[in-house]
Amino acid sequence: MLLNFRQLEVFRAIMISKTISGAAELLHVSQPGISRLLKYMEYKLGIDLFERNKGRLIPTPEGEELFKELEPIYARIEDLDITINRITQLNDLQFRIACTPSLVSYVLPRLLAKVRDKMPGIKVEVEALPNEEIANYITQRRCDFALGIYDPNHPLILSETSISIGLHCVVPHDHPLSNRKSVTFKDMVKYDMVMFYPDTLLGKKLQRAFDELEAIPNISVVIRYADDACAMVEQGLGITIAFEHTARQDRFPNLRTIPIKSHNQRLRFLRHNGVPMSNNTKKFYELAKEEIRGLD
Amino acid sequence: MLLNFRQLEVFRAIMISKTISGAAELLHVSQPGISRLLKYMEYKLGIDLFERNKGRLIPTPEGEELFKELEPIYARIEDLDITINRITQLNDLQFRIACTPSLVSYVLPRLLAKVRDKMPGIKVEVEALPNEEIANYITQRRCDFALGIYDPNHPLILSETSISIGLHCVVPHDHPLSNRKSVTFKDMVKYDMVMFYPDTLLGKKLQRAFDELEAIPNISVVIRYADDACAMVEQGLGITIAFEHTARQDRFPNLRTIPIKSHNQRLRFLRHNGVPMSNNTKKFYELAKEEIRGLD
DNA sequence: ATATCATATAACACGATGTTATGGCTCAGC
DNA sequence: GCTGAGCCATAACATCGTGTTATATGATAT
Repeated sequence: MLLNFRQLEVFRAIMISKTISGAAELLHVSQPGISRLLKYMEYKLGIDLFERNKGRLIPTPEGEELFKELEPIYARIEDLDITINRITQLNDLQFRIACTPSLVSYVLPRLLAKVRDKMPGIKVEVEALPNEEIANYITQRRCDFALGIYDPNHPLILSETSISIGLHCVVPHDHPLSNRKSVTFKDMVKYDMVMFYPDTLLGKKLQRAFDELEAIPNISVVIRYADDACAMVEQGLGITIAFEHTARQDRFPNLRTIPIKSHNQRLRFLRHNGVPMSNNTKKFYELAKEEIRGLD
Repeated sequence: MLLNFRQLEVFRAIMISKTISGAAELLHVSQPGISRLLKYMEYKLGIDLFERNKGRLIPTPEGEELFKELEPIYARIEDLDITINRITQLNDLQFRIACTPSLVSYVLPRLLAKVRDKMPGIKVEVEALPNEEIANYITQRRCDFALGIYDPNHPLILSETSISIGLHCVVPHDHPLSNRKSVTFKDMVKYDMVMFYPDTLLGKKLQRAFDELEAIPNISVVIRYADDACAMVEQGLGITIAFEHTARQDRFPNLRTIPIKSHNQRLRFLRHNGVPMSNNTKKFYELAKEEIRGLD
C-alpha cells in the first residue's frame, strides 16, 4: 500500500480545507506535522499533489483525481470505524448457562447475585439439566457454559474443577444418625434407603458404594431428583444422600444432613473446547469462577 | 481511528490463514511481528479477537464479526490502491502549446526535438497564434503553456523570460546595407519598407522607432506575418525587420539579415497563473525551459 | 512599513512495526 | 515415554512514521 489511512485522511483534510493549517486544525494536530506529511506523501508517490503558489496550495490534476476517487471510499472507511466501535463496545450481556439440578436452587442463585453486582445488567437464561444431558447441551452449543458435578470426559468439553461440594447423608431429625458429626456408607446401609435411578450421578455413587461394601441396601423408593428424595425422607420413607445444600435447614426443617467422609465432589465449570466464548461471556465466566470461591 | 490500515490487513491475513505464521508468510514478514501486532490490536480494542487454544488461534465471535464487516470494504481499499498506482504512473504525455508565429518554424521544432530526446513518447499539439491571441488561449486553458515574445501583462498569466532573440533588419543580398555588421532604425528609414499592421508586435516596434526618430518611412507594403514580409523583400519591394531566425539563409538564400542594435527581445514562457500543470506537463515545461538555452 | 497569515524547516520524542534469537506447548510417530 | 516438527510468545533491538515546539520565510492587507 503506497498510502496508509492516516495519509489518506490528511490528504483529504487538505483537499477539503484547501490549506495546510486548516487541515491541521480540522485534524487537531500541529501545522508542521501536516506540512511534512504532505511532502512525505508526494515523495512516496513520486508526484506532486499540490502546487505551491505564493505560499498557497492548489491541487494538481493528479491531486484532484485522487480526491475524486478517494471520496466514496473514505465514507466506507468511516463506516468501518463505526463498526469497530460497535464491536468493541458490544454490550451483549445475555448468557445461557446449563446447571446440574442440585446446584440450581442454592449455589446458582447466590452465585448469580454476586456476579450481577460486578456485571450489572446481565441477563441469564438458566437451564437445569441432569448431569448426563449437560454434555450434549454444551456440544450442541445450546449454552455458553455449564455448572456440573462431574467431568463428562468428552473430547469437545473442557472441564475446570472449582469448589468442593460436600456429599451428605440426609436423615429425619429424630433418626439415630442425626447427631453424628460424620457418617460412612457402611453406617447407612442398615436403614431404609431412598435410592436414585442408576443413570444419575447419585444413583451411581450409591450403587458403587454398596457394591464395594458387598452390601444390599433396603430400598424403599427409587427416584430421580435429590430434592424429591428429601421430601421422601421427610415422610419417613428412609434416608438418602444429597449434596450439602440440597436438604438444608431452611428448606427442610425436619431433616438433618451429615457429611459423608471422603466423598466430597468438585463443582465443575464445563464449556465447549475449541469454540471461543465472546469477550463478555468470557468475562462473565471468569467472574463466576472467581466469585464462586467466596460462597458460604 | 482505532485500527489503521496495516492492522486491518494483518487481521484479515490471520483470519484467512487461520494461523499467525501463515499470515506472516502471506504478508512476507516475520512471525513475531504478526504475533505482537495481533496482541497490540487486541489491547487497543480492549477485546480478544482470537482465543488461544493449545497454541492455536480460533476467532472469537467478535473477531468473526469484524472480519465479516471488513471483507467488502477491504476490496474497496484495494481498488483505491490500484487507483493510486494508476495516478502515480499516469503516462499522459500529450501536451498542447501555443506559440508565436515567429518561433513556430525554427525555434519550436528544434526545441521539441531536443525535449523529445529526454522525454520519449511525447505528443505535442502546436497552435501558432499571434502574440495578442496567446493570452486568451492561456486564460481559456486551451493550451498547457505558450512560447511568446512579450509579456501580456495579464494578472492570470505568469511570464518567465528565457533566451534572447535578436531583432534583425532583412534586406536583399545586393542591398547597400547587406554587408553591415549592425544597423539602427535610422539607417533603415531612407529605404522602402515592408511594414506590419499596427496591431502586431513588429508593427508596433517599427512605429515606435520611427515616431522617436520623427521620421516618415516609405511604406511599400503593409502585411501581417514576417515570413510573408521576407517574401516581399525577396521581390525587391523594400526592406523589413524580423526576428533572427525568420529570414535565415537556408530559407531565403537571396536575403541577408543584420542585427539591429539594442533591440533584442526575450523569448518568454507563458502559462496560467494559479492553475497547476499536471506533473508530466510540468516536467515537460521545465525541460523545455532548460533545453531552449542550448539552442544555437 | 507593519501586522497577519500560510507554509517550510529543524530538532526532538515516541509509538508502530520490522528483525533475529530463543523458549514453551502440542501433537504425531517411533 | 522420547523426539522432532509446527506454532505461538517474548525479548532486545533498529527503523520509520508521525506528533511536538520553535522559528524562518514569503505573501497580503492595512
